[in-house]
Amino acid sequence: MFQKGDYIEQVSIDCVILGFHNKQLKVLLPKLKALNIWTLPGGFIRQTDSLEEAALRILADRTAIRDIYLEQFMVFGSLERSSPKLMKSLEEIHKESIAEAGLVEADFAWLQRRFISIGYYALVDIHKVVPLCSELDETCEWYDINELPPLAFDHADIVTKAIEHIRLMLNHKLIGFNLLPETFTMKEVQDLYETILDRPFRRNNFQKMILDLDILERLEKKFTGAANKAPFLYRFKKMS
Amino acid sequence: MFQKGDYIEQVSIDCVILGFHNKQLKVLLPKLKALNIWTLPGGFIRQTDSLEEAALRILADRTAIRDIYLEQFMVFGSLERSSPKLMKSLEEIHKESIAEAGLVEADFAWLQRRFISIGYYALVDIHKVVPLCSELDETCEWYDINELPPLAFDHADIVTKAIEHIRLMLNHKLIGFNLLPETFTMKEVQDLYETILDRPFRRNNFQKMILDLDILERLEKKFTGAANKAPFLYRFKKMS
DNA sequence: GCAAAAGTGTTGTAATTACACCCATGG
DNA sequence: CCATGGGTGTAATTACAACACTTTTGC
Repeated sequence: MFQKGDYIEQVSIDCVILGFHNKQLKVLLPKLKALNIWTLPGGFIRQTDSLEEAALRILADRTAIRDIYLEQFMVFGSLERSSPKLMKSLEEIHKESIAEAGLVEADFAWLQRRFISIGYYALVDIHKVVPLCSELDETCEWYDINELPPLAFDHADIVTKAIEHIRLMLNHKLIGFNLLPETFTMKEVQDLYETILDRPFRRNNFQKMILDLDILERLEKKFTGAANKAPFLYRFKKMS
Repeated sequence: MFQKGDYIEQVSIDCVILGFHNKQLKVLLPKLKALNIWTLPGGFIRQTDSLEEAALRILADRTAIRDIYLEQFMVFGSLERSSPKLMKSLEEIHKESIAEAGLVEADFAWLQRRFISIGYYALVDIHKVVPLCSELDETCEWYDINELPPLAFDHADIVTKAIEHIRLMLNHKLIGFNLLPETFTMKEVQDLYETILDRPFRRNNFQKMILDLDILERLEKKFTGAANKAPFLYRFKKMS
């Protein structure tokens, strides 16, 4: 449990963990126990952790993978964003485990104060992730970006801002490939780009555009068993 | 003076205030009294202020202008960025005014802890700004981006990141015009773009590019007294 | 052989870059 | 009338979008 003093007060980190499957962007969202509310996976910053380390710890707790592509994108700090009411409910629900740990209400007063939240997004290969529940979670699952369940605080805004940021950066930093598996077909890349940018591309022009970037290497063909020509597989070039 | 409790602890805001003059980007930097060190204008976040409000307050204190273009660009939170040593020196230098205010050392212990800093940049018309000193400052002046004096903490990094961010956003959001006066010539715009992007443009092509954006209105000519054709003045279009 | 999906080449158009010329101004 | 800097038009180049055709695969 969180103990005052070990952490920086009134500051949290919220992570928008994104994956890609079935032509759709998915976000990993834990559902709070005994409440019909979902949150972004979040946490606090230890006095001994840098921001990056804190964010990676939060991610490792929920996805059990390392080498995650992670980027800070915005700080959220309006006065209205906090919700002491929800925090109170949470405390109520978990009062047993709180008592077991020998803690009293005063130890949690700080959780009801205003919080500033640093937004990070993580781009992961959805097939590599095994979602993990924390003590506070009832479930932890992937949700389609366009069909989000009810989110606590301003977390829906945070998701929106994360996606806007990614959309803006997509052509600039080649971050998209973090959402794909180790090897992939050109169609998968195209589907990804079409989903994120929300517009169609022509197959041949898209292929030219991507290959001209000179960042992919072509591997053997992939036989899917479908009644059509087998597409090539590609892999991100190792930089030497 | 800063009193514990009124502010969010261990979080600060640092502002990179940028102006443009003489084909060069300038940053407004206060010099600390009795030390050969400069800092970014910074401050803390009141419990009753949103981040934006806090940043605007900090800016108003140094520039005495309102309607400032302001943008959050990054959070700095490594463990090494703080410097209790410098904070200690500062306290030493100002012990008289601290005593006058009836405060004791314990009131300032929190300033020596680790700090996370939220970076904002402000783009201003350098001619409208009258730099103001705070109690802690000896001077507060504009410095060329390429000739920065010694900066405290990681403030030199913060300046670098701010400029990288602006360079990236320049074509995307038309933020550049915030650095120019109310009315300006096309050459001034070109100088600005060339300085920020660090590359030359052809005069006529640049003019076409900018005018095609359909954001400027042409005013009367500007007679400078120079031995050449008088250039047109332009103004940012009022959006209706 | 056919449908489906992938690979590749070729054309046309739009955007960008480069070059050229003319005009106003003060000394 | 000349040097300087500003305005504008047009040609050349390049990048991008659109179209067409060929190949591979399983049934």
